Amino acid sequence: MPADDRRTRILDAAEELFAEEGFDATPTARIAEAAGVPKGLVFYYFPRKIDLLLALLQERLPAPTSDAVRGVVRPGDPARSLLALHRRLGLDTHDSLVLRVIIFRESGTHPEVRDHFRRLRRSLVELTESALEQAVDRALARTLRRQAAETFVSVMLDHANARRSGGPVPDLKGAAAVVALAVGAPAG
Amino acid sequence: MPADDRRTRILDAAEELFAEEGFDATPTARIAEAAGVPKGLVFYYFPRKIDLLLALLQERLPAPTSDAVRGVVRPGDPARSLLALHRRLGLDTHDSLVLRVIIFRESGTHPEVRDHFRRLRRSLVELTESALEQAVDRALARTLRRQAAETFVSVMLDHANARRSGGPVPDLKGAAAVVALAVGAPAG
Amino acid sequence: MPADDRRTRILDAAEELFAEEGFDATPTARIAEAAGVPKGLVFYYFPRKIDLLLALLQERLPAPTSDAVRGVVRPGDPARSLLALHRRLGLDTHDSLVLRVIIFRESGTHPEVRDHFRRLRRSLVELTESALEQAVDRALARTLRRQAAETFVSVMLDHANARRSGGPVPDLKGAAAVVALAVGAPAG
Amino acid sequence: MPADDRRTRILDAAEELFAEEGFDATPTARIAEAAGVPKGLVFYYFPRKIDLLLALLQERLPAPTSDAVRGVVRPGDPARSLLALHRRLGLDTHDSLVLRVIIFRESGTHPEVRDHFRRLRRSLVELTESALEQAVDRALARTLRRQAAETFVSVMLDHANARRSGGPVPDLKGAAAVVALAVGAPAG
DNA sequence: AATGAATGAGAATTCATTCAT
DNA sequence: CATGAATGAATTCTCATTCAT
Repeated sequence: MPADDRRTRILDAAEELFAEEGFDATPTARIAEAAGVPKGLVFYYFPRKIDLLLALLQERLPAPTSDAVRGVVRPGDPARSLLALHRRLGLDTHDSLVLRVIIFRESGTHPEVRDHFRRLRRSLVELTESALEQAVDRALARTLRRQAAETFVSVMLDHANARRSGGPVPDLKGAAAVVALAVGAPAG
Repeated sequence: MPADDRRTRILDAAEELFAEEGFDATPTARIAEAAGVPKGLVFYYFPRKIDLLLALLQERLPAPTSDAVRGVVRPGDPARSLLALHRRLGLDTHDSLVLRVIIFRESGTHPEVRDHFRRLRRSLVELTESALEQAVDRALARTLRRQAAETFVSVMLDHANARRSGGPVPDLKGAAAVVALAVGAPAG
Repeated sequence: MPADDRRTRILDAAEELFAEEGFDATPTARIAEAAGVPKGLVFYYFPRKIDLLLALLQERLPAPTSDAVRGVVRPGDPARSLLALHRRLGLDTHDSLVLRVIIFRESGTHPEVRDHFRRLRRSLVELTESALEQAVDRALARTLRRQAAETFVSVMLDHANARRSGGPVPDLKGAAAVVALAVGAPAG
Repeated sequence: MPADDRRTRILDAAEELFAEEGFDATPTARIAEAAGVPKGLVFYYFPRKIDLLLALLQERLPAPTSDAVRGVVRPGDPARSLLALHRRLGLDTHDSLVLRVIIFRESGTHPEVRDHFRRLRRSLVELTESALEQAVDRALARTLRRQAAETFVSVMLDHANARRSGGPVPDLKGAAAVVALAVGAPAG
């Protein structure tokens, strides 16, 4: 097995388990077991446990770029545009989801993670603002745009967090409709 | 020192530390230390560590009742009404805040906590719906009302979570304005 | 409730639990609970845990006296006589059984108990010898008498121990028959 | 030091201490100390304390096979045959002794141990029956054979238990003589 | 005389991390 | 490079025993 493969599988396992059980509650031994690699290898690649989490954030949580907005916006239909953005951001695909959940949960306890989380939130807001800007035909007050974007970002994060816990997830579509109405468009 | 006092102080310390560090990352020994009681006393009152968390939820997280809506609604001003509701719910006071944060974060890993969290979310949505209903003059479509309420609840929870981590908190006022606009009222 | 009654109930509970779970594995708190008395009362009557065991031995394990032989011997029928002695000794009634089991098991670890156990064994052998003496018509060699008695005592103790563990118990009747044959009588 | 050695030494220490003090009364820390290994190593090899006991039973308490009878029987001399069987079974050597004592004592509280104990008793009875069969010249009634065997097994177990406690041990020779007489042979 | 709250000395067990090979 | 045996600090939890009231 190529060395790179094994490193990847360790990260895969860590991502899964951290999202499932939490960082603190996941022993490195279980990560090795789930990855099918010897226990020593985990510490060979990631000398400290926290390095696993940091590697996940650095390698798998690229700050979304403005590219993300391109092609998702439907002028005149902010609701659909927001939902398309959400899809494009990968916030609803599994891989990305768990990562977001991780930083959502661990951001309170691990400083490095908190910084990542802040960066993520900020860029999410910017992207959402940008999407709204392009989707709404008429002029949109800067303040309202920001408020609408922040509102939708809160819902997206809440949505990501709720999904994993198995409970009922917030109605993302509904939130998109609400935000669309607020910025003066029909709910879609 | 009265016995009741010491039990209370243990719960106080647990609440603080769980919110600060997380449930798993908080040793019972530190709780005892923070409460100024011997280690054994923690287990005298709470035989298992999880019982501390459960006691916090049961004794300090009363499901908000419909009373909470009374007196906070300003007819014709849903934005202010939502903010007033938020204040009334104590979601911005310290004590309540940390509790909500605890269950927010731990709800993924501990089943009993997850149930509490679901109940809390459900009743928050109901209260918010009720507040909106009363605050909006004209007829409000059932679906929109629900969507608007869910959106605001997501923001409230995200807000509570963000506050503790020390970072910038989502703009609650802005979200209230957005929701108000969506239900056809001026942003306030 | 009379004080004496409560002390008795503590001993009852201890006897039961020690036999069931073993001395070390029985917390004093469970004894109090089983006896329906406050935890403090156990230590009021029995300052140390070991005092419970000692009290049981001193008060409820009277060394069997030679009276025990009287009336149980059937001249010419040693097998029946041995079984009758066993019954008379109360080794097959519950109360006495558990006590014997306790000292059987704990005699290895607690010196005071070991002495009790030795005394018990010795007097059992003497009584059995005496019973054999009277039950066998013809002269019985001193050595054989002692050997036969010791053999039967081993079986009685093994029997008491096996009974509690729920498994198949040794055939006491069979052992009586064997011993009877050895001392020259028909098996009965 | 080879890894195997250290595992073995842990088991040695456990065997000794369990027999000496009892399972419950022996802290794993003392086992580690007696074995001269760090505390963590005990749990590396035996994740739970009970695994130590189980490993002892599985690895060091082989069910005696019918081979044990071969060569020990002296036709026409059941008494000597029984004593030879006892020696052959290793019931009088130290290593085996303590193991038997352990399961004798702990069989009441630990289900897995109880099963081992039952199996041991059963095979002991079978072997003893077999030895008697071959040692007695004339025909031996099936019932008497079983009774005689069970009687001797009770004595063997009682003997093993008594030896450790330091007190006077039952007279094994005498029991062999008694059993031999019962099956119609001279006492030897 | 009686009690239940209190305590602290361990107990088993976990686990990140090290390191010889 | 890779690994699995090894380690010990930390953690949860137990419980005999004390003692103020």
